[in-house]
Amino acid sequence: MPQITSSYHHGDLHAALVGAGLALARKGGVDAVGVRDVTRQAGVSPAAAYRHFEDHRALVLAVALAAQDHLAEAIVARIATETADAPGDRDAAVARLRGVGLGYIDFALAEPGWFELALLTFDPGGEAPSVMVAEQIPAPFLLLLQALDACLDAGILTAAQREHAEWPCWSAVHGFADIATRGPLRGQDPAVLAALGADVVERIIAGVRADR
Amino acid sequence: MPQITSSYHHGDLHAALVGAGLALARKGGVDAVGVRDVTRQAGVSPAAAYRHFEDHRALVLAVALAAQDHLAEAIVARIATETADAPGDRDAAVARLRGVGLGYIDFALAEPGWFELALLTFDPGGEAPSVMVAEQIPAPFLLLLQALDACLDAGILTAAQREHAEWPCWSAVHGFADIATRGPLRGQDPAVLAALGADVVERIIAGVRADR
DNA sequence: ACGCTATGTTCACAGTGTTTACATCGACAA
DNA sequence: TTGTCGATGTAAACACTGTGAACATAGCGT
Repeated sequence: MPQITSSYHHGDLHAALVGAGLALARKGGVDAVGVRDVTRQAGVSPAAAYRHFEDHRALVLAVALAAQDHLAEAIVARIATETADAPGDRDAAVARLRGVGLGYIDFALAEPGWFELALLTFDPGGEAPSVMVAEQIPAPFLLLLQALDACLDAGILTAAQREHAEWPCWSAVHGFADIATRGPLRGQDPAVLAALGADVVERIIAGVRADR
Repeated sequence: MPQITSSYHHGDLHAALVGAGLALARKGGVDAVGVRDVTRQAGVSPAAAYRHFEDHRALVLAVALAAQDHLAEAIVARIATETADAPGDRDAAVARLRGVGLGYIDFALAEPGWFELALLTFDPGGEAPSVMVAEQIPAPFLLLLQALDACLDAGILTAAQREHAEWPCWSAVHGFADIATRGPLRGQDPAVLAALGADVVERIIAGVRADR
């Protein structure tokens, strides 16, 4: 177990910096996580960050990955409550799909700062995104894919309906989260936002289930 | 007509700065429009910008408004082509709605830099968004509202379906544009993106028209 | 012709990300 | 135990940014 040296050498600065970034991002969003602020919060000199991160971008991205984990947790939590009382396979499948969307929106409304960070995860920033390797598919997106596959298995969706269904689903839910977080709906009554979000989720599910 | 003085006093620096910002934002997005870059491009000293804009934010917002105009133009253009060969009132109404969505996506894919700017328009940045005054409803959003109302009038949508329908529609289209622009779909083949975008539009329209 | 005001310039300041040279700790080997 | 060395943190500097204050110029109205 790493002793707390309390002088010069930090126990695990990498983790400490990510933690500080997470705390700063919670209020203030992505702009609040700067090299100087993070290192200041960790009680360390600015240049120390460069021993653990290539870049400012790299630091932000590490924090973003942590935020993404929290997003995934929020989604699985909401899936659990939605599928709690869903009797049949068919009901459970759509409840699960609904849970993904509502969990995503939940998180965006509850933690807008972290949500903003989590979005950076989907943008490698590099040159060629090309093909997404299975290993690096973001957990939240994976949960959506699995929920849609479950709908296919349960007979909720036909094969034709399942095809590419992840994009309309993700688009609607992510779009609403963005609108409610940074867009014209920002600052509105949380209850109203939750109701509108639920409406969006229901309607996109209906759209995906519609005849083709 | 303002003579080109070519020394010290610029003809219309306000417009020139917005133009320069537009040019810079086209490649480079919102980050490229900084006070120093814009003034440099306009051939003027950095502090000159502060005679015409309160703030860096204010400058960016002015450029964003210009970008938003271009977005609105792209939408009306696409509406025109979609409704060109739509015989009945009912077909014309859904064609118009489809045109709004496709135009939005068109613009995002064709001019990602400007699109990023245009989004800032919907975010006043100030404290209380509260109620949107009719006068300051962004033109693109207004086009959506009008298209939905036309669907109501044409009997495509019931009153219950029309209610709050702007949010699922905007969420889906905006969400897809964001995903295709900054998200995991960025850099993908334009033809594929256009097809996926069209699919998203069709499915959200189906979702809005579904039984309630 | 004389100001007056609008507009643009210069200089300075605080803050940022980042690099370079130096200091210190912890561990491993003779 | 002692010496050395790599890993880790510090200090100082650089280039850059947005922004404000003091100054300069141009053109308009009296």
